[in-house]
This record gives sequence, structure tokens and C-alpha cells, in this order.
Amino acid sequence: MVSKPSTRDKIVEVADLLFYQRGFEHTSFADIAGSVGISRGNFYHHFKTKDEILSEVIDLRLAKTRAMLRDWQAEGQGPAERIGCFIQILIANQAKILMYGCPVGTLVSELAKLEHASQDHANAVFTLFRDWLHTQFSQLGQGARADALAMQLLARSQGVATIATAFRDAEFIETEVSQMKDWVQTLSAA
Amino acid sequence: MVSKPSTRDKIVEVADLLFYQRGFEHTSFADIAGSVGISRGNFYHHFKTKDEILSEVIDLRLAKTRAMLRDWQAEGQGPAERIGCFIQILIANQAKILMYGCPVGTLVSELAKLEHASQDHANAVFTLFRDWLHTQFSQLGQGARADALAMQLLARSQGVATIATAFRDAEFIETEVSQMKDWVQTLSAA
DNA sequence: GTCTATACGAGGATAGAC
DNA sequence: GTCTATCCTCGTATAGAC
Repeated sequence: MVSKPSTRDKIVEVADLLFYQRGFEHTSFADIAGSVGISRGNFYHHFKTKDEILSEVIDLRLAKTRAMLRDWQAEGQGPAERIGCFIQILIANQAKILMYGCPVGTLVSELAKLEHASQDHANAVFTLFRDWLHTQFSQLGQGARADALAMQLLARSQGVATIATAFRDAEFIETEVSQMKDWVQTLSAA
Repeated sequence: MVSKPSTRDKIVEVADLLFYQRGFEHTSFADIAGSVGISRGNFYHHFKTKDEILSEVIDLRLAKTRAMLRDWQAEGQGPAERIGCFIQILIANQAKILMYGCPVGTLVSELAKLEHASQDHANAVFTLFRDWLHTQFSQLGQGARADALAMQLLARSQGVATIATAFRDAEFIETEVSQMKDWVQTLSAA
């Protein structure tokens, strides 16, 4: 059942995008209100503080991530293919990553510097990926190494995003993605 | 010849630290002035705008990085050992990285979102490392692959910093550093 | 639920005395 | 070179009318 989005939903959607593109702190209420097409006053009818919006934005990201992992679980034939889906997001989101980096990594980094109360909440998105990858590597027969491999792949994709953004290098993403997929095949064959 | 630092020098040193710990935007003039121990008014005697301070902070970082690379060049017996010095900074700065991430990567990411004019300037620090690593990998006999390997190592260390910060995981840094050093040995032997 | 108007503080920036 | 005092803009937040 798809109901039309409420103003509140629209605010969260817009804030999600702006927090990604401009950063949390650099995004003002006026930016969000303007982008939604409502007045700043109306804004406060829905959210009392900026932190409250952030919290809902993170909840939205958690929900979207869970749905995505569920989809990968459904479509991917085996664990290697499913891990391939994870790696592929670097390609799917290539253009955005080149401009703004990884939405998860950059938010977590920003909140760490702000010593923001929502740090752990934001980091839960990383944990979703970590646990899911852990499961996939286990099914790949990696046993005790599964979590370490999950962390490694997480770190590698973060590094690719950061360096690709810094040098605005789309090709680097492509060659790294290809190498990461080869690496999974190697593990799969072993 | 070591002269005592001028107020201007002190401002840049303090701003360097605060931009790293709190982020560029989240650091106010009051923060810097307070930390240096001068009034805000005096502050403007030395710098007209915040961007001007940022520019000098980046120059300072470039100078420090060049000096560090020169030191590694002097002490490292061979290219493999010198690359080891680069990898080792993750250990040397472990505590800071766990709290604030990599100073280079986090600044470049922040400036990208702010669409700040100093993006390229800040990225020059990455380029220093990239070119230096390129040279080392060349001397390791990696020829045409040398720059690709430099990018890979740069990305990997960025990823380690980001994920270690997110999960506050000191051990992850240690195991990754150890693996990176093994990897360099492998290349060296081949 | 939406608006306008407004309060309030913080941060960037300036003027001018010492 | 250093200070105090001040200004202005912007961002957060509130009150209250429609």
C-alpha cells in the first residue's frame, strides 16, 4: 500500500539528501524548508530540533539499507554473487560518490568530530553491512575469518570512495571494483 | 636557527589542530583565539578571513608532509622499508585516528561538501603521498603498476582510518597494518 | 497544517583606542 | 600588536494568526 508522502516524510527525504550533499552542520533549516517548499515556521510544526531530523534521517537510512540487503539476499544466487551486489554499489552510485563520498562514511566522520550524540546511531548502518557481509563470508566457508573479511571489504570500499572523491577519479572506482570481485572469486574457489 | 613562534604561527598551529579535531566549519574564531590565548580582535590583525587561515593551515600541512617524506627517504634503507614508514603512521597516530580519522581524508571530504575553493589545495597533500609512493613502488620494480599501487595503498589506509574510527577499533588498525606490510614484502620479493 | 513575524544567540568581521 | 566595543548576518527556535 503506497500512500502519498506526508510533509514530514518529505522533510526527512530532503534532509537525507542535503545532509549527504552538504554535510549535516552545513545544512540549514532554511535549506531544507526551501527545498521541500514550505516555510521555516511550518518546519517546526514537524520537528523541534535539527538533531531530531538527523535521528529520523538515520532511521530512514537504516530502513533503506535493510530493504536493500533483503533484496540482495533474494536475487543473489550464492554468497559470492551477493557480496558482488555490495561491491557493485560503488558503480551504481559512482557519480554521487565522486562528488560527495560515501553517505555512511562521511556522516560518521562528521559526527565524530562534532562529538554528536547520534554517532552510534549513525554507525548502526555500518553494522548492518558488517553483519550481513559476515554472514555471506561465513556461507562462503570462511568460518572464523568471516568477520575480519567483512571489515576488510568495508574498509576497502570506504577507501575507494574517499580517494575517488579526492582525485575525482571514476576509473579508479572501476578498476578497484573489478579487483574486489576477483578477490571474492578467489576466496570462493579456495 | 629556531626562532620563537610568532602569534601568527601559533594561530596556524592551533587552527591546524582544531580543524582536525572539530572540523573546519565547526571551529569558530573564538575557539582558535581562546586556544591561542588572544582576543578575537587581535585575531583579525593576523588573518582577515577564515579561508585565509585554512590556506595557511594547508600550507603548514604540506610543509610538514614534505619534511616527513624527506625523513623517510633518509632513514629507510630500501623502497620496501620506506613504504613501511608510510604504513606505520597508522600506528604512530593510532589514538588520534580512532577519535578523528585521518586529517587529510576528513578535511578533503569536508571541503568537497562545502564546495570550498581550497579543495584542490587540500588535496595536494594526498598528491604528495601519491607521488612519493609512486616513486617507491617504481624503485621496487613495479614499473607501470607503480601509480596504481600507490593509489591502492592510499585508499587502503584511508579505509582503515575510516572504519577504525567508526568502530573505535584499535586492533583493526594493527591487523591491517601488519597485512599491508606483508603485502609490500610480497611485491618486493616478486 | 500552514503561514508570518519575531526573538535570540553564535559566528564572522570591523573600527578604533591603547 | 593587542585590546574592547560593536555591527551584521545567519541559523535555531518560538508565538500566534489563519
